[in-house]
Amino acid sequence: MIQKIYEWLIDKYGLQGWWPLLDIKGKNPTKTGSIKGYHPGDYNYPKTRLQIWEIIIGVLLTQNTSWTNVEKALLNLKKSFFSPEEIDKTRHDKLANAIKPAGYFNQKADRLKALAKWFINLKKIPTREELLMIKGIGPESADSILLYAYKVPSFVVDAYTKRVFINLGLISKDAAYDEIKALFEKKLKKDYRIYQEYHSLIVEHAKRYYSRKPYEDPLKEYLKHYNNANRK
DNA sequence: AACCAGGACGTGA
DNA sequence: TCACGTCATGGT
Repeated sequence: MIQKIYEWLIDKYGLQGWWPLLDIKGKNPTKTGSIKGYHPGDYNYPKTRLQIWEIIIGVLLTQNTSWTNVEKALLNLKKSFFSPEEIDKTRHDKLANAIKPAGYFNQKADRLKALAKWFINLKKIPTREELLMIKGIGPESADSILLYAYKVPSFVVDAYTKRVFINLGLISKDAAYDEIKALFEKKLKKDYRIYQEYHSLIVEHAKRYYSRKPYEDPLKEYLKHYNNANRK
């Protein structure tokens, strides 16, 4: 079922090319109505240490925040101070001011500076446990960093994932983060490209059908047919 | 004009 | 453990 839904989403929306980056050469033909920076079909990103860093701070900034607001913050940072070394040296109030559009700017400024120090001293690919020890990095952020910054196949569960799959009747309302994550990882081939696409496809789908109640999801109809066809 | 956005943390029960 | 308040801007 999880696999069938993935195929349905790919058919409907195509490759998503996450994580978006500020400077991507070339165009993005399939992505609709959004900023540049997606790279559908190209799984070689991030290519530099600075792009890895960009994904990590994007993950932090996008917590409970729309991506368009995050992009404004990222562009502000790009203009003044961006690298971990620069952010480490920047005063709290200047940093907070730059990321203001992304909301929670005082909290996020503190956490950004902590992240910068951590990243500067980082010698290897971090483990999930190491990421979770950082203040401001919870389960979803840790998984996003692993999956998109380091290509580690760690499935990302966000609020949309939960909302969609509860609505489809595939998980219970009180399912915990790690349960849901385990379900997807059990059903899917352990491939970071599939995990990347699936998570971003869920976001794309949920933005269309789950931003306002009642949730009227075309996938429900698809699943109904699918179940009927496979009943004995 | 509420409500939500690609969450996480601290608190109290 | 777990529900609840807090953090904050910007779009619908």
